[in-house]
Amino acid sequence: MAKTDTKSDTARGSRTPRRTTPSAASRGSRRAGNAKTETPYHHGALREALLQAAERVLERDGLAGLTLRAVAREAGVSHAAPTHHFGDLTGLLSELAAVGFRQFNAAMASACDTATTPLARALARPKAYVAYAQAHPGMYGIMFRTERLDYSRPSLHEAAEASFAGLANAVGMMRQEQISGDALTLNQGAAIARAWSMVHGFTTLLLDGRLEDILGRLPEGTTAERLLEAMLTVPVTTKLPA
Amino acid sequence: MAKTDTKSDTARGSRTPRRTTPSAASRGSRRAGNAKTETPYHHGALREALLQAAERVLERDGLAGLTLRAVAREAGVSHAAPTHHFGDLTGLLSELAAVGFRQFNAAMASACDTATTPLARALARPKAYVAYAQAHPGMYGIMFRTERLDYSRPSLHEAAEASFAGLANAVGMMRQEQISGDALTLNQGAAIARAWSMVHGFTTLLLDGRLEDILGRLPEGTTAERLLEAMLTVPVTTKLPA
DNA sequence: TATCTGATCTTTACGATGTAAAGATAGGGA
DNA sequence: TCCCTATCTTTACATCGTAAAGATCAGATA
Repeated sequence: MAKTDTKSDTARGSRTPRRTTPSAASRGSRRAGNAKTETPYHHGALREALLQAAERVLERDGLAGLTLRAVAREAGVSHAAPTHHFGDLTGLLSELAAVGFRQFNAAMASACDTATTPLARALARPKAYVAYAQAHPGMYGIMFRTERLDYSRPSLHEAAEASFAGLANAVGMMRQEQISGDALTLNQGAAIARAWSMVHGFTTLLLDGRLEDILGRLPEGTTAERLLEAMLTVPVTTKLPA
Repeated sequence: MAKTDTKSDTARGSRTPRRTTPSAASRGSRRAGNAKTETPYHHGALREALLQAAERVLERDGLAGLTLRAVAREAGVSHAAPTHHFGDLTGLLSELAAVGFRQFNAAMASACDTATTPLARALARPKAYVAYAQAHPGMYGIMFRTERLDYSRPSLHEAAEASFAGLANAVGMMRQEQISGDALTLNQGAAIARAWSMVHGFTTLLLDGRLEDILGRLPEGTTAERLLEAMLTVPVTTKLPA
């Protein structure tokens, strides 16, 4: 009696094979020679396995399904195992967001490299930004859903900082100025804030489905990417009325 | 024994007076003449009371503290009472978001009215937008945290739609065009998307503390409002490099 | 006027979640 | 060989959302 947890959290030996990456291999233990990989007590690389499991859960069940216990289930360990590696839910989400930022930065960097013409180079970054968010909406959601993130964690702080630096740098190149690290003029700050706000705002609204209304009223078959392009290239016409 | 809920949810008669708005007054019931307002079984205007309680909880404890049970506690009713009026948590959040959108729309409308010069009129709306979000970060968070909202609810759909219409209209006036309801050119769509993305993105980044970095590097004492203004007025200088 | 009905609110119950604390299990140095 | 410590599991508890059944009351009906 007194079974508090009804749903089998651990599922020891009843689920997916677990330990998809034995990797390190230095762990045959005394049970070497035993063909049935019987889920050893010590995982060996649980931390990474949990992060990968978390990413899988996020893509499969969305943000709402991303719980500590769900991740533990997906990795095939007990529900309290993640706590030891990440402290709490905030810890896990923060580390996962760091992973996301690194993927994100890599995607933008590679997009910039493949661009040839100046115009393409200017548009490559924003397009890659939105493309990443569309391809990984869950990840993007975590990265910019600050309320449950701990930016004092070095890995997250660092990865997010790199993302910002890349953006500021790109804006600087666009203006053919050197952006000095520590001081900004109002115009420089405004340019950076504009670029970031525009792309981030567009992405957020797009993922939240708030642009459907606009997209539906545009000429037949206009994609979000096309709208973004127009938004960034078409000159602003502000004839202030008398 | 078998007390599942330990924390006193109801707190009948041990908490704040409850029924801060007897309003309707047509409810003395047979117990009329009883001086001690002993929390009648039927509240009379629970729905509105719950929404106000929710707003209070949101401002006091933030988004994380806004739970069905917390709202019920704040209103001094049983934890299951809100369900009857809103169905589930999504229902309550959606109705609360609708309240927020109405406040939001009213704030923007009044800001536009008080502006005199054309430039001021052009900036009034974005400024009011950001100002509302800064004054009511919790509300803004709910309004644009789509994952837990049900836009099929008429009140929410309507209030949010009005917000969008106001924006589109403002952009149209800026371009001295009539925005026809059902069709948009690419340039018109781009202009609307740009305005909305810029203001929404700026607000989101500001509330998430992601602009602190920029603001700290700007000339001493530059406020977020000033940065917004610069972002919206300073011409875009994009000298594409060869 | 007495009764009935439906809306409103409370009680009780259940599964799920985050988190803390204590126990089990090895890997690696003494 | 033995023990220490990091790693993982068990157990426990408070809280949350939600469903279902019971209590209460206002107003319609007879």
